[in-house]
Amino acid sequence: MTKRNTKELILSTSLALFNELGEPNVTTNHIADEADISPGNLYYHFRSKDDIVIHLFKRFLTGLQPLTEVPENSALEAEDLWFQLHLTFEIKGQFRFLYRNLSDLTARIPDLGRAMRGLLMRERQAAFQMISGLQLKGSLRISTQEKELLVDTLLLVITYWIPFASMFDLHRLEDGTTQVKAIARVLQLVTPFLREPERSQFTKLAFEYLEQT
Amino acid sequence: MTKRNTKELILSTSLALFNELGEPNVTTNHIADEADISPGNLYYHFRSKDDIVIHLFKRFLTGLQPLTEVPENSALEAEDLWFQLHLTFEIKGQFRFLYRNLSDLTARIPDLGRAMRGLLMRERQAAFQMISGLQLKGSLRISTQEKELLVDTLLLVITYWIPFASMFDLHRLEDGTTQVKAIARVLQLVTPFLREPERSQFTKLAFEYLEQT
DNA sequence: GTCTATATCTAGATAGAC
DNA sequence: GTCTATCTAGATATAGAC
Repeated sequence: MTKRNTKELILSTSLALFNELGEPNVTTNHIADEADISPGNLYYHFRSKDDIVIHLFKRFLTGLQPLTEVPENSALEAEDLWFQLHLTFEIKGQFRFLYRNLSDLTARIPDLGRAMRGLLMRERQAAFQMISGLQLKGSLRISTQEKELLVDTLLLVITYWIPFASMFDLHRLEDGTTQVKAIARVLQLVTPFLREPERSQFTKLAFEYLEQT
Repeated sequence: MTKRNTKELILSTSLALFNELGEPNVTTNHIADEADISPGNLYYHFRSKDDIVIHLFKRFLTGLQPLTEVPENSALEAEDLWFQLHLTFEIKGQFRFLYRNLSDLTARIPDLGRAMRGLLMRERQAAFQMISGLQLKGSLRISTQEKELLVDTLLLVITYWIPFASMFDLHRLEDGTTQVKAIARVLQLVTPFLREPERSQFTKLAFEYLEQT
């Protein structure tokens, strides 16, 4: 087995186990065992367990990158927004262990904490710009105070829909049901502030996809 | 030191440390050290670390109990609702370590998982009844579909406002700022579906308290 | 009830042969 | 690059004296 492949194998095995059992409940021996390699070999490729987590996190960020680099002031259409959310939620689902232990991971691994907080701030800004875009276009009416609160609520939902869902149905995260519900939730948060015809558009969109599941 | 007092001391010391550092990062030796007792003594009073967590959780439930036993079909006034939220959020803040490691704790300690899921279901039902009450009174208009989604969003927010807040300002949880923000957030979720005059009432209430901070 | 001392166990990590 | 064998540290938990 070449170096690249083993490293890859360790990462994918770790990701699967972390997602399934939760990162704190997966040992390096467990990973090695599942990947059919020796513990020593694992430590040849990674300096520590945290090192594996960090590599996975970087991969997560990379997967997210093309999505966070959205044209700044473009007022997104409802469909675009839905699609955007769908893509990011998909990736978050793939790396869901990060969100299930957010507090601990960010506290234990300072680099990860900084990076994650950075991501959250970028997401917050993206949400803010989306609202502002709709506002500028005249499709949305909201006070400054309400806007601040709404943006944070959006951030809360797009960050914690994973652990929330996993409290009830751990297995649904693999099919798309949970994602779609979370997306509908996000749209519903914005909808009430919209004017027609956007309001009906958003509402229709949210429940259209919800009903497919 | 009498038995009762030491047990109490262990519990309060554990709670403080868990809240501050996160439950997984606090060892039994650490607790004993902080409480100025020996590790052996700690294990005289509690069979395991999980046992301490369970005791604290029971205490949490007990503190919450008078609040979850709300008269069933009474349509709450805005002020009542605010007060109700304030009391429960206060207690959740006091036991915030439970919410910061929800996924892990519920997975590691099955009893706690069951009990926590039970609490969530009761809270969900309370939210549902609150919405239904307002609906029946004619103050609120919402479709069945939207109602389901809204109730789950409410549940998400009242469950994850603590870890969300602690991602940014770990220290604010001790003063009331974070709670008030979370309450305003909850009110804002319901507001858009309300008719006048309740709508203005709710909005005013949310921002009145928000501005005090 | 409380202490000191210690047992046990396990996870993370390393050494050195191949 | 990979293995086997092993070390180390630290956490939970117990034994037995006081």
